[in-house]
Amino acid sequence: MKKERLRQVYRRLLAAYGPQGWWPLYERGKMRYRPGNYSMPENESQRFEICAGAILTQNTSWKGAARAIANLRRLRALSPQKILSLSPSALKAAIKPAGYFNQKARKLKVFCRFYAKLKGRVPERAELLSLWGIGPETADSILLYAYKKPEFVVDAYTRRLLKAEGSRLHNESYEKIKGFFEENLPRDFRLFNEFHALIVEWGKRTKATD
DNA sequence: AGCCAGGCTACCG
DNA sequence: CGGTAGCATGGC
Repeated sequence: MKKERLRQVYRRLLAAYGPQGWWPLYERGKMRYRPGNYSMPENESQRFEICAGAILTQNTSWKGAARAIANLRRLRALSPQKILSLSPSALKAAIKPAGYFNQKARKLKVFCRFYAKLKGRVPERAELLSLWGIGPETADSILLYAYKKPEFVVDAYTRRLLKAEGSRLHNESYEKIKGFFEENLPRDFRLFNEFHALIVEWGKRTKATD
């Protein structure tokens, strides 16, 4: 696929669905989207919530991850220190709706220990990838949506979209697909934010035909 | 009643 | 390296 074609796909999705307002943050009992506003996160609390959400939504519908976040907020546990202070069973119970609760409870605590040690510093991609439970998509989601870094996020929907567009790239490695998007788009976190969110919206509306 | 959802690790050849 | 079983709940 060529550069101009890729940009066409972006414009087409944006025209079809409009700005998506990612990353949704929990507010007054529900997830709030902010279409066209790329200023989030505006504080550490929101930043951490995005990181936790990125882990909780791994191979799970956002609905389940959102419920898990709501449970954590109800426990006043949506911070690294509070999550670390929860017993394993209490944490697992809270995040149960997100599935894989044994693994995700462990992943969250590993990430919380790391996050606390950052003390506000922006993590390197390689550091995130070295953590147990953080793979390439989660690392890029955290950097893009929590830190506004121009790292393109590749997921199963991205591969499906490439396939639907007739691109042979869909079988390639994560890094190769990521590189293709990053080399053919302006390196702007707002564009990467919107494009990935639009791809997910497209994926949700388009049944897999593999 | 299966199949799928905004993946990752462990382990295999 | 690439390929795949296991992880788990909830919605349709």
